[in-house]
Parts: sequence; structure tokens; C-alpha cells
Amino acid sequence: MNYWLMKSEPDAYSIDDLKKDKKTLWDGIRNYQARNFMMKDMQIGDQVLFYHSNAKPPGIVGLGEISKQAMPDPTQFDKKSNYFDAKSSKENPRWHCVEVKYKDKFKSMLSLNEIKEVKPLKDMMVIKKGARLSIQPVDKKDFNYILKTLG
DNA sequence: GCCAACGTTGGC
DNA sequence: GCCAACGTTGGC
Repeated sequence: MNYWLMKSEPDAYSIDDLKKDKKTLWDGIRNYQARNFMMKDMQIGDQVLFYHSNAKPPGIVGLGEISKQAMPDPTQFDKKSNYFDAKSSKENPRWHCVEVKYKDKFKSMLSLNEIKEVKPLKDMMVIKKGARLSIQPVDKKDFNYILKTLG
């Protein structure tokens, strides 16, 4: 089993939206590294830290789980979508997405500042400079620490 | 709103 | 294949 951190801007899609929807397609990812994690490494049952980016403050707010493995991202074929990609085709789709289901919203968030202050979490990718990647692998020990702290 | 970091594009 | 220009991310 693998562990992940997935970023979403709460204005676009928040942990409350996921709680309401119960599950969502993680579509619109247009970065090859992030896509490759979804296509090659994510398995059903993998645990996901839900992270609010561009938020005040940014941080980890909840827990999700991969509920469907990678499939072609439907938004790439939708001319009306912001994520439409004219260079992609159904025969050879460029972008994939997974389905994430809701598991928990933490009673209190773990803000980015707090992550930086917690020594055991000092190696987390999300606090590294320039870590823009919207899907990041998380160490099991970091995941367990966070769950123990917030759960 | 600014801007550093960094990914992508396209001319050569 | 290099690299300048450009676009995006995301913290502040």
C-alpha cells in the first residue's frame, strides 16, 4: 500500500466537497510526473492526505482513499472544459485520473507551518522549496505520524 | 498581487 | 538537443 498527498484549491474543490460527494474523479491533472504517479503507482486502497493549496492557511485537512485505478481523464476530450487537450485522442489519451473517495475530515487541520515545525516530518516533500507537484508520494512513517497526531 | 521555482514549448 | 521565452503553481 502506498501513501499520497494530493493538493486541491479549496475554492475549486475542498474536503467538504469531497465529503458531500463521497467520491470524485481527480481530473484535470496536466503534469506528467503527477500523471505517472496515478498511472503507474496508485492502487485501490492507497491512502491520500487531502491538502488545501492556495488556502489561508494551506495544509492537510483530511483523508481519502483511492477507489478506482487510473482511467483516461474525460475532461481532456471535452471542448468546453478548461482541461481540454486538442493533442490528445481517445485512441491514445494523454491524461489519466483516479477516483478518490472520502474517508475523514480532520477535526483540526495540519497547516503547512505546523508541518515545517514538526521535526519527524522534516523530510516531507510538501515543505521542500519549490515543491509544486500536486500529487506527491508520502512516507509511511510520515503518514502514520500525521494520522496519529490528528486522528 | 508579487515572484521564485520550475515545467513546457518551439525555434534553431 | 539546447535554451530562451513563456505559462503555471502556490506560498507569502
